[in-house]
Amino acid sequence: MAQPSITLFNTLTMQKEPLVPTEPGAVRVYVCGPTVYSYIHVGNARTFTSFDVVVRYLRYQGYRVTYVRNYTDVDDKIIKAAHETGEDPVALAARFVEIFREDARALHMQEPDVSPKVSEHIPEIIRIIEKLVERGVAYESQGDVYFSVSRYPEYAKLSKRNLDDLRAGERVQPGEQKHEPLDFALWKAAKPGEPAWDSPWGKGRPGWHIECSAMSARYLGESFDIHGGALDLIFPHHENEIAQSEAASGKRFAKYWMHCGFLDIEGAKMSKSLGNVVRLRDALAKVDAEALRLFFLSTHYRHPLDFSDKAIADAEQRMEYFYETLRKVDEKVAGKDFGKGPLHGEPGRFLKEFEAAMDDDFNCAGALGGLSGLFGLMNELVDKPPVKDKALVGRTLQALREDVRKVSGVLGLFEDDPGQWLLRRRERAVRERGIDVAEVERLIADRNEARKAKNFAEADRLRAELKSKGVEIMDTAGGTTWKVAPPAAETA
RNA sequence: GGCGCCAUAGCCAAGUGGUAAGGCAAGGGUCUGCAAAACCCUCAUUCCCCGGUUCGAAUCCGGGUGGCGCCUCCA
Repeated sequence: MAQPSITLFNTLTMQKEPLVPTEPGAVRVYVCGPTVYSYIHVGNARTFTSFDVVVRYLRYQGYRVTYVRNYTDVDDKIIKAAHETGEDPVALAARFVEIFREDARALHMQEPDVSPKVSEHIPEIIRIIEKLVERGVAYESQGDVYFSVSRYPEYAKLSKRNLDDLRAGERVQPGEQKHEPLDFALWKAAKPGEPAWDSPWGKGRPGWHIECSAMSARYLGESFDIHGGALDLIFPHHENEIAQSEAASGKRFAKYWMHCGFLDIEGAKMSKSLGNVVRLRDALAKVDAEALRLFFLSTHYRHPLDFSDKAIADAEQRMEYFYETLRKVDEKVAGKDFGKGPLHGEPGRFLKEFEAAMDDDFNCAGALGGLSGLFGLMNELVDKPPVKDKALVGRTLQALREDVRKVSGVLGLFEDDPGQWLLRRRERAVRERGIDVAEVERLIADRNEARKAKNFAEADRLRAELKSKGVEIMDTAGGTTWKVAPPAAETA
């Protein structure tokens, strides 16, 4: 197999590098999953969608991928949330794991190969902490165990921080027994009412970062290929993972570090204090899942992205164009046999362009740009073929449609049946706008009567009446169809 | 203060040394009884500003200006 030439930007080196997996033909990927204390928001969704596509593309290029994305189900935030609701922390976490699964499925994300939970890997975590203590890079202090940053000379190589500066800004939390302010907890002594496990240091629970070191080692080995997360995890989370893992194993931890940019909301940083956090489920109640994916993928994954009503509406409109095109293509060529023979033009070039863009640090935005040509050609071949040979046109459309399916499998777009998608979208719009379908159909029937009688004044009046209700009608060869006009078309 | 990112048309956005993808919006056209959809055409001599390197820079270097992120939990 010719090895594909994927390059990716590595946060560790701050450069694009060719992907050279440790084991030829196989890529091992670890992505920091959600801390399950609440519903995920659209920012989380963007990150996970980005890596969903990374993994899909690696597989598309023939790599055997092992994709691990954890659930952090033991954590301060969970304990706090459980305290507020009076729920048991373990039960609350389990509940949000299920909610996350539903959300991920709703956004058409593929399941990782392994989705380990912290609570089920305490022995592995204890073992790695023991190893760090044995090696003298971690120490116990009144039931807590801390990692000694000064014992790991390469600390801060990922975030490129200066240790003295970090020390200047660091504060020891009350109750912590660190030797040095930068040291961080591997194990926390149990406090009353917290989930706790037995350990060589007494009852307690893991610190925040160690779970990723333990679980990635368990499922991917001590050295693996790609480790991902959002930008804010670079420091301290990923930095600490590197320190723990490399100090414990003596081997290089992850080879490539990929970090996803932030999602803003209407130009502002999403934050609880601003009160502008948008839950994924709330977004999905308003916008089609694939339209949301399209929106995420239309900007490079490392760049900031602004979530806004306009951007979402644009994405949804674009999805409608894509699906409308696919519907027409399927109507014309699905399941038909046009025999063997040449194709019109050079249809294969679109897939090549797509791959070239994706090879370049998973440039989905660039890849999407190339799709315009593909869809434009399909529309042209359906509506006004430049050549008379129907078999030639049919074959070409089928080839193009096949390429769309390939792209589909990578981006997680156009996975629905076009007719179904369009119908669902219309039904949602009908609900949102309170449109009376029976009345719409009656008016259309009346209009067609008028048209048959050549009473075009009346026909136009009925068209205008429908339009005023937010309904646009289309006279096609197969009869009159209708759709709900986008809200933007109305005068506000 | 430290580390880092970004700045491309009215808007969104790709492009990181070879002479500006794509989308939306806008204008014109084909089609249509009229429309819608679709397709075609037009729409940045120019990529925040000033220097420099180069035969050649939106792309590299230096200096500005303006946004933003991380440095505490954060996807």
